[in-house]
Order: sequence, then structure tokens, then C-alpha cells
Amino acid sequence: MRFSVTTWNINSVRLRIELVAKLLKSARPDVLCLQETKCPDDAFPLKRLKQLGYEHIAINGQKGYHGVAIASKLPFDSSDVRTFCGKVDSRHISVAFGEKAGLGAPLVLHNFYVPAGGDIPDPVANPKFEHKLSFLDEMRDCDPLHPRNGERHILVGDLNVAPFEHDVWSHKQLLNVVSHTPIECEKLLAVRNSGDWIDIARQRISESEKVYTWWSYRAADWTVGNRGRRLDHIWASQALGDKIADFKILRDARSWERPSDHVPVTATFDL
DNA sequence: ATGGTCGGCAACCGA
Repeated sequence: MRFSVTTWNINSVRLRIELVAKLLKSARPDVLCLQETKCPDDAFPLKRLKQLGYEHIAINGQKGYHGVAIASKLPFDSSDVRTFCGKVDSRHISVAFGEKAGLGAPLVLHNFYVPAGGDIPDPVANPKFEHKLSFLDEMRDCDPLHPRNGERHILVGDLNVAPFEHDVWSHKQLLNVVSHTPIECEKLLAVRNSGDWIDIARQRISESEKVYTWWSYRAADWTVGNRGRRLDHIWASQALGDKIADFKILRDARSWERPSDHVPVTATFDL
């Protein structure tokens, strides 16, 4: 049985619902995980997604900022929301697929939107950076993110960290830029190692090859110099390690009309 | 070396 998951920081789901439709009509993933929906739950475009065949939807939104959602063709048994750092920010939602989904054994899917962390890479001078580091520490210590004994877990999202040298266009020039500072990279890797996760992109693509999922809006032409970063991630627990069938970054989406600055990332499993 | 652009929501904040 094929099972595919797409993650996409949409940067306003209401503004870009037709881009979401375009993606869902062409890629047809089984599940779509969105971040930065910027949409209160009572204004979420449920109808349009249901029309597109994604009838099972879990949302965790708030007004103006953040917000995450999971839209699925397959029914899930339950959904859950976690908070981090004692804030009410909508930065996490998870769903559990059980018998109803027809995927065999249970499968848990976590969708995260990690804080961007502001501009100054100093936790003393910049509370937003401190928040980001604390958020990563809490993820590391979060028991539900530690799959064990052959449990099938997938973790996706905009993790706002590009951990490896070739996850950014210039390792040297970005060493002191939030998203690629050594302390963040270490902390993200600590999250990954706390749960024995596989970073699917780097399982599939050599560590020496440049891989990006985000290109800044602050460039007249985002293609000039290809100054991207790999901020969006899909991780799988060890139990899924030999089931990974495909991995795709839809770079084209950065050229769509009024695009998000992030592009969709999809992993396909042969369960 | 610096500033560059978005979206939400109604003056800036967050990214």
C-alpha cells in the first residue's frame, strides 16, 4: 500500500487556497500537512479541501499568526495538539491512523511549526531566539516524539533550521544567521537523535548535494544565485526506514503566482 | 555593507 505525505508552509491558507487546490489536484498526496495557516479555526477553508477529496481534517489555528493543519484522504482515529514553552501558539498538531485508515499497524503523524527565532542569534539579546532554542529542547524531551519498539511515526514540518552545510546556499555566510547557527543545528540534531529518526531528504540525497525548500521573498528574482535553505523536513521512525519509496521537493511551486516562500515536500512510503 | 518582501490586519509584528 502506497502512503504519501506532503508538508508545506503555506503562509496564509486563505490567501493561497487555490495553490493548495493546484497541488492536491496534481500531486494527490494521501495527507497534506500545512504550517503558517494564519487562520482562526472558524475561518478555515474546510469546504474547499473536502471538495478536493480531503474529508478528514484536523486544525490548530489562531488569529493572525502561526497555525497548523492536517488534511487527509484517509480517516484518522484521533488528533492531538501540544503546546511548548508555556505558550498558546498553534505550532503543533498530530493525528493517529488506525484500522479505519487501512494502513495496517498504527501510524502517528506529527506536524510542527518551529519558531523562526528573529534576527539576532543571541538568546540573551533576543527573546525570540531563546524561545526557538527552548522549543527545540522541549521537542527533544517530548516523550511522544520518541518512537520505540518498531512504532511507525512520521514527523514533518517547517522546523526553521537548516542543519547541514549543504542545507544552505553558503555555509560560511550563514553561520551567524538564524536558521543555520551551530547551536540551532546541534539542538535540531538532538531532537532527531532523541527519537532515532531518519531525516528522509538526507537518506535519499547525498550530504554533499545542495537541497533547499525555501527561498526568501527579499530578492527581486529568487532564482538568481539560488540562495535557498532546507527548512522543511520529513522524518520517519526506524520502523519505516526500509519503506521509503520516494521523496520530492516541488521547486516549481516557488514560481507559481503569488507563491509561498516555502515549497511542498513529499515523502512516499510502501507500507 | 546594507536592505531587500511578504501577510495579517489595521500600526506594526512576525517571518
